[in-house]
Amino acid sequence: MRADAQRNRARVLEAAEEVLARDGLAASMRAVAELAGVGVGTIYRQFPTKEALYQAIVADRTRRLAERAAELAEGGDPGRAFFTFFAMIVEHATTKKVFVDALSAAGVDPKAGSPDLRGPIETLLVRAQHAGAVRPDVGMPELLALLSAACLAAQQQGWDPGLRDRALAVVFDGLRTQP
Amino acid sequence: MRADAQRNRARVLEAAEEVLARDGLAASMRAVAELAGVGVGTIYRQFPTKEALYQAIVADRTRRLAERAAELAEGGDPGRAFFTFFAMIVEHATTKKVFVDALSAAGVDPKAGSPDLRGPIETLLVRAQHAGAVRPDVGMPELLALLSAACLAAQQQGWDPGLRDRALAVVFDGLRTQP
DNA sequence: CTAGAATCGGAACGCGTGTTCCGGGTGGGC
DNA sequence: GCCCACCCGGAACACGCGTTCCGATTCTAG
Repeated sequence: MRADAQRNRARVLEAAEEVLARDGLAASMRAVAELAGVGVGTIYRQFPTKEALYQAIVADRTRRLAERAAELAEGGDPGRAFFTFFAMIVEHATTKKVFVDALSAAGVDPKAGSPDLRGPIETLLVRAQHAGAVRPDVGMPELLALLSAACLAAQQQGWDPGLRDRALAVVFDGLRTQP
Repeated sequence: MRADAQRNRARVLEAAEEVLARDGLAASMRAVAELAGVGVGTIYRQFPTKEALYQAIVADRTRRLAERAAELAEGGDPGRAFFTFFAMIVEHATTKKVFVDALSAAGVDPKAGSPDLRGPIETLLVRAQHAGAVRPDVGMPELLALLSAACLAAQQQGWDPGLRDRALAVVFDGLRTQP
């Protein structure tokens, strides 16, 4: 691979990360190209389609989040780990618009989407339930529904940190084991 | 106003209601015109812009929901009324895509949007809190955030009724007065 | 240094959108 | 029944999108 091609690939990925975080899936290829200081043709040399570029970025973010989840799953308090990761994903959603778009698109088809994230989340959930920190009658469908809801709203409405914490506090209380 | 114009106005509103419920704000004027059996020019004779057509429909739905809220606010159990209305709005969101789009757009600017709905909701909230059915430390911002979140997710991910009930059950438990 | 191939930039294409415009029809007061 | 003001339909326009294409440019092997 030629040196300039490699450099441009990096520039495109960096620019796409920024533009997609701001505008989500609606971001245009021209915007990415302009920010990267590159022609649109250069992008298409590296990524066959707009979708491919987006998936490359989403996959990378997903992988990093999954790693973080795995770390938390090994740590001490299962309940704390579960709620921490929930809040972490919602916080990501506030600034990374693509991530939410991809997540909501993935919700429609459970088979596609982010199986890399589904696994770690399920681990955190069952651990927290065994520890008695989360009520046992919620399953993955309900959890993913609540998680997606929080992410969608946090992103589309621009929840400020204070509001986010107060809203999540209510959901978390609902998720805890009821007396 | 001529008779045919009046008839066409009704057709356009009916068609727009259906198309907007299905496709949300992304619905095209051509789709509305085709379903109404009308030319696009006919729509623009009645509504100066796409936004105006949408707002006419959303305003109508909002008014009807506000009426329903007012009825509930006069009824018996304040807690039951509050949670019933919450669930009712989320159920509407599942089938009326425009409503969710408008709601999420309105959420950004609290002053604009649906003040007609804000009032009745606040009434239901404070009544339920005075009756001890809802914890006193949640205000309108948190409530609207949770409501929007549920509506967004229910619509974008097509929550089936069972999942909707189970997800809302968690949120409602979080909203109830904690022991 | 040079030749050849790989890459770049951005004009161009096809498509779908919201909106405008106007020639051809139609309703209803007289 | 007539006539004109009003209204209708849908072609046309401007724009932005994803994607393709090709002449100009730049890298690198020998």
